[in-house]
Amino acid sequence: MGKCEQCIIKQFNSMKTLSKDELMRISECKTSRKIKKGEVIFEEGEVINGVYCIKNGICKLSKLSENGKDQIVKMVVKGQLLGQRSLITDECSNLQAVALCDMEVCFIPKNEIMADLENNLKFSLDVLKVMARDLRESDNIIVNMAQKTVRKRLADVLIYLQNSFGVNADGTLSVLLSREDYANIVGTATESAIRIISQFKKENLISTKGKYIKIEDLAGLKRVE
Amino acid sequence: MGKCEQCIIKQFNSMKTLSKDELMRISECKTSRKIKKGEVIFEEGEVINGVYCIKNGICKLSKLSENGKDQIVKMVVKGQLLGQRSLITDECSNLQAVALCDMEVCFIPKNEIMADLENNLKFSLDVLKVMARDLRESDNIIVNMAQKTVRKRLADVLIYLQNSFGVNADGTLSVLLSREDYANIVGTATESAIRIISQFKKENLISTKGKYIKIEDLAGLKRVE
DNA sequence: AAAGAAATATGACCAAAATCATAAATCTTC
DNA sequence: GAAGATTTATGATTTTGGTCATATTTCTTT
Repeated sequence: MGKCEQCIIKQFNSMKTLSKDELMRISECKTSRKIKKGEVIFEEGEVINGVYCIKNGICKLSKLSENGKDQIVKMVVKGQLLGQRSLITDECSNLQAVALCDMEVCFIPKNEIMADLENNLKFSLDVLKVMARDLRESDNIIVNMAQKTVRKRLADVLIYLQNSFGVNADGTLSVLLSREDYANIVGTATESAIRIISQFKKENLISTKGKYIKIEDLAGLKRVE
Repeated sequence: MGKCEQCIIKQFNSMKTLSKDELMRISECKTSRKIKKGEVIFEEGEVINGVYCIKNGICKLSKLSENGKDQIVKMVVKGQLLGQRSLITDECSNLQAVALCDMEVCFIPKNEIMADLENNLKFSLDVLKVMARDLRESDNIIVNMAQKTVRKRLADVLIYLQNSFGVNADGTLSVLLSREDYANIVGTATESAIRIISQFKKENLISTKGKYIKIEDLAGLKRVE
């Protein structure tokens, strides 16, 4: 099992602010875990006794609504931490986390990470910064949900996925989502998401190979109202 | 002008974790300000060089959407701090703040509050906790926006206002909002908000006296789908 | 108190999106 | 590789909510 103090992943999250000693201590008690695509990392309402540091892969965070639909609130990717929010407020998880592809994560027990939070000011300030940025992002999503059409939101999601998570060798989006996932990000019925994706295809804004989607006309997608 | 170290308001926000010395230092450089109902406290995109501590009153935080509508994202009330998020990420404000009634606020310059954040671990941890709770709340709003009908969201808002901000002597909601404000919280057209409020009245779920709204049948409002 | 402005209310109509139904394609599993 | 399950696709219909138009009421200002 790798050592935290030598792990490059920490560069991408708040753990970069920890000292070598702190990292060595964490390294001693962390556990590595492989997660298969589709596997639940934690459930909504579950007590998460620590945080996950994502070494590889990507997962979705979602919440079940009263109408039985799962709303995807955020995607968390390689390099980021998962579960800090619940840790900080000392509550059970508000969201469910599901792997969107095979993943490798390290689990750091609550006590260890809390010790650093409560002793290392640099660390807690960095976590605070990440959380403040997440909050701005969430506020922006609220505005989009409330004020934009489904068509516009779906166009935005495609652009976001390309910008944030990149493309494969053939230009298709590297994050592979089902049509239902798209619907659950945008907050619409699966049929509506499928329909709009079909429209985008007819308008030559995108092309599809099975589940894979490739943006063909980024400027055009941006122009969608 | 009052002294921070003697001010009772600090009990309700992260400033309760500051020492007497820290409070005295802040007290020296803070400025008090009265704000009239409807007045803009800060604009979206404005550089806010500090935080506001709300001594009295309530304000709305909103963001202008591309379609020209203002989406209300959050209400901030007496006892809470305003503007920490932008301070922490060192960005201009993402939201506009407008007073919903006459207010009294204290403005604490950025340098002062940052000094405490960077020196007092208790303080930064408390700010972190507040931010984590705000983030959970924002995630929940996203789910509601995406999955619930306008009617249901409006019912929820009325219940939320009663629970969070209380009622006047006659039982009307103490926060006085225009129909447009209701529309901008729920994310709908003003006419739609007015229409649904009229329906609620016909169904005896609420009663109105001019702008004032009184919940008559809380259980019934909760049952709205 | 009257005039004008702004907010609230309501009707008519239209557009967006949900639901229901069914077909076609793709993926699993034996 | 066939059978069944799941996912994607598309049509028909209904519902929700937005837009435009126009009263009516309430609030300001003189």
